[in-house]
Amino acid sequence: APSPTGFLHIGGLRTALFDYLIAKSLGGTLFLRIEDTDTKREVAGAVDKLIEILNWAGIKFDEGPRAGGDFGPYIQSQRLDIYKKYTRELLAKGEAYPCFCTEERLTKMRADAEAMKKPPRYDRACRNLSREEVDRRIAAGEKYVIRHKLPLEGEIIVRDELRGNLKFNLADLDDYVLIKSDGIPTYQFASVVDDHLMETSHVVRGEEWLPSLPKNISLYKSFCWEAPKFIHLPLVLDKNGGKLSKRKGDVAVEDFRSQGYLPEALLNFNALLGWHPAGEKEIFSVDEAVKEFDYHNIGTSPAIFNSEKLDYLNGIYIRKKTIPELIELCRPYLAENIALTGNDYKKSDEFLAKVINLERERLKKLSEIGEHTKFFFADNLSYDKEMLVWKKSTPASTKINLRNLLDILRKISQDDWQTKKIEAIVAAYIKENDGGVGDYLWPMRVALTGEKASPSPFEMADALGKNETLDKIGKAIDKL
RNA sequence: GGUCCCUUCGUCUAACGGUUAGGACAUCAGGUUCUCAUCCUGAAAAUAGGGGUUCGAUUCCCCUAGGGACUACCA
Repeated sequence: APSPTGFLHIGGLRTALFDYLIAKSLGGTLFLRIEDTDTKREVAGAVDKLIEILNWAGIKFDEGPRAGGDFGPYIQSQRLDIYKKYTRELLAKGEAYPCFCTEERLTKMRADAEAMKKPPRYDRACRNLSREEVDRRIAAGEKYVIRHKLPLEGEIIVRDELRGNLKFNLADLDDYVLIKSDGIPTYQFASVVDDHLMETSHVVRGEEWLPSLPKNISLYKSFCWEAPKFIHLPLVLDKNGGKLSKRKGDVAVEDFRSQGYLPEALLNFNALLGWHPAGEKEIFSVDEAVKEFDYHNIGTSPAIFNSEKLDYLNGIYIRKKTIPELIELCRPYLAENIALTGNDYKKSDEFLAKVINLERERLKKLSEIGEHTKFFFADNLSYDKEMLVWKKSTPASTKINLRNLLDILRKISQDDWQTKKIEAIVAAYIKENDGGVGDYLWPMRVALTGEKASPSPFEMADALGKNETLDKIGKAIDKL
């Protein structure tokens, strides 16, 4: 039940994932409900975006605004009549009351309490207004909210399925707001009513909701409804142990997607934050996780979001993809490089397949493919000629070596121009001449890539083709 | 300030009350006919502190410390 604020927070994805794992492992139904009761934060198009990104991630809902279902509407702003009905019921039972206190008064009261180092709480000024006064003030057009009339003392024991029974003192609880002055319910009210009406068996939410559990349970009691089970997921923190916030880095799932993280990696990584399958296997799909998932094994301590491990997992999932899949996945990141060349062959899927095949094992994120493969597309490379010289070698001998290499390569037929064959011929030549392997291969590789790190010279020669290979080695010789 | 939650290598985590406290990421060192990466091998690295209970505590209880959440007419 996310609120549509414009983007999906990575923590929201994790919650959705655990929702999915819990529902599926129990043979249940997973439904999506949009909690858009905060009209001030409403963002146009947010619901569609939310559903789209959830879909991309691979979290499928059995019921929801798009999927349909018997318990709709699944968008809270379309359920206002329902909330009105239940508000009247609560009022009639004496479990709630209208409050006319102004925001100014409440704000001042809080500030005063804070200044005196006392817990800021509502003083329940309107709790015992007479029926006549209430009617008169409403008739006079005064604004009011509806508050939950909580017991003044005693304790309440609530249960979190992960942490067990939790005891709260009712005196510490506020008569919190159920219905705002604009008639729209708060989360606390709408979620309880909807969870009851939608026959929710398990409420899965972040640990930040734990403090409001006694309020929620109290509301179920006021309605005489049976409460669902509650599972509060441990929080995910940033690398400094703070809140994962938009200001401090990427938290939007959209951002992870555009950087080239795969949903498989994101899901696998998030599942490991708080849960672990039996045995030592850490690479698994969501379906595999469902098979042995038991929500009782979810941890309770907060976890730090460690992007290094995410990168590692992403690299693994990238390497699991087929080349045709990767061509489509990488195409957007390759567009800039493709634009560099006038050679039509280099724009073909055949060439892209070669490029991706050679670079895939170096990728942690798909977005890196652009920077890693520029030299495949560039007609002219720019690099310092010093880079051509291997370790203790000299420019003069490097030049000679490259010239000899050029002669050898020129003699290789078009048919034999393949990684393995080029390698065999060059290796034989080097051995014959008693040369140091690095004295030939390093300059050859630099000549073809202009980089200190790249695929092997033979792979590059194969991908580039005979003409371009000879051309680039020639240019390197001219530099020296 | 109050209420509540949490505490095993740097990080994510595993260990019916009995293990040389295991695995993974990261780090470091080797290996894999040039570089980088992949892959393989190895190393270093933890039970927050103090009390109990027990023949025996990472495990159960209490206290302390530390971290976090909540404390809105936001969710």
